[in-house]
Amino acid sequence: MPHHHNPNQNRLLAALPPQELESLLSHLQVIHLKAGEQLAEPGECLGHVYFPIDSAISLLYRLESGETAGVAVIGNEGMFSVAQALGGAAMPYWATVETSGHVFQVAADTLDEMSKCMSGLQHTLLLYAQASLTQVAQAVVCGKHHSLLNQFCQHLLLINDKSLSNDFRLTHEAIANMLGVRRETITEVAGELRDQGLIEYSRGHIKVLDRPQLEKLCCECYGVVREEFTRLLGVAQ
Amino acid sequence: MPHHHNPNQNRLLAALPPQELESLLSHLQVIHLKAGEQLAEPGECLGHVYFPIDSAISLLYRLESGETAGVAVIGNEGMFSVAQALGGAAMPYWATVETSGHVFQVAADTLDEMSKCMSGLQHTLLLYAQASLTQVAQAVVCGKHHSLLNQFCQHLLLINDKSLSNDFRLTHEAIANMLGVRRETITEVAGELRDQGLIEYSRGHIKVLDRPQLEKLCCECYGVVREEFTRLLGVAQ
DNA sequence: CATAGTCTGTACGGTAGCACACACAAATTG
DNA sequence: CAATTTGTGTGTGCTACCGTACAGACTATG
Repeated sequence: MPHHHNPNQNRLLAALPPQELESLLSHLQVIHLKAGEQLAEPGECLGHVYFPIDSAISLLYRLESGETAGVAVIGNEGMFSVAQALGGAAMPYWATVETSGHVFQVAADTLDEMSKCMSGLQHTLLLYAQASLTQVAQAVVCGKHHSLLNQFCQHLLLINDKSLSNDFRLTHEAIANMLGVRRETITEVAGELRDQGLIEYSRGHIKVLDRPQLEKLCCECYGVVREEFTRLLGVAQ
Repeated sequence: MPHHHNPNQNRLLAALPPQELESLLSHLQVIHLKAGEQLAEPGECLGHVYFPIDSAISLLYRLESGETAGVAVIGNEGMFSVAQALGGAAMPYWATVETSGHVFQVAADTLDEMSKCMSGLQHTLLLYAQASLTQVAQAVVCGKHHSLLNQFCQHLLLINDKSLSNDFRLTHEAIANMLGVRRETITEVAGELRDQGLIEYSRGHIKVLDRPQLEKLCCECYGVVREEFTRLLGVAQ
């Protein structure tokens, strides 16, 4: 593992008791994920588990009609897939790499075995599962009641957080899929933010210019989920 | 425990290995919950855990603005609260009794201790957590894309299932809160179904007349969630 | 350098659910 | 049995987002 990638860069790994992290270390491997890469499809059982460092993994539900909606975006605060910690293996949605970056990879079997004998690891993963549940529940209300502008800002903040950069590759189309709306509708709200000088973008590339203002335009949901992660998993570094 | 309430009436309890269920038995108590009763508010740590028999418990998220949306309806296929199995105790939403009925009650501490030494119990509860995650994720897409008529039918089916009756007490208002829409909008779709002879209702009382037809008008979500419960927890009795 | 593919901009009618307003009837309460 | 509360019915204009259609601009590829 290259020295410039410290396990503490992932919040779940950072939350582990020192000796448990130590034993896990030799099984971790840093790999790079490319944007657009598909990590899992519905019902697929995965051989590996990923702990993101500076990449964002998005979970996307696709209806029979083809309509979609994002379930969650996972970054360095979490892992994929949480199903591994719950015993059910597969999950019924698509997982794709939203913005490229690095992750710690570990074999699913290894994690399973280790969490059987490491109470700290198991406890942490379950707390993460609960945080995920809150995250998804919040997505229900948010998608139902908050304006697209609110949701768009929130999504930008999320990607901003997880990519560890103000400047990321992301198309209107990809955002539209996650927010469950048409691409054109995204173009519209994105234009608003650009006119106000909060972001700039072109052809699959977005740059955050005024994050504080984005936070003001964002709904409560961003903060609520963040707080719940803090409550359950402690403060981020 | 009255003899007419068998633990097998709750699907999670029924899934336990015989000897584990046996040890749990003496700690179970059957109680009756009245519709409208509040079981938990956001952030509250509960002293008890409930395994419904013929009651429906609804989880409701309330935004700062007062708008609401249902996160899940829990019946004899599940438990409340799943947070107890994940270690984080509190959850950020309201839990109320949607339709009255019975539940098996057990002290939270007792369940915690027992699940530490009973692998079957713990495994079952975690699989239920995963199923819940799917349930909530489905609610995201469903609320986003499916017509209110679809969602209304689904809700009726769910309550129908969990109350073990075709004839339950439920107001338009309560349904509106769960589906995150106005009461008037519910009145409208309910009227449609009544005109078609699928249901009848008056003043907080709904009767399902033609369930097969309701299933046709319902979206795929009902079946998807049901299948996932079956995959993870086996077939229902 | 030409061509095809990707990404964004714009426009227009359509509609589901909204906010607000109010009428009415059944059930509960004093 | 009067009075209040609770639950349902109905209407009117409004708005955010949809479906569809198409045009222009940048970029990758042969």
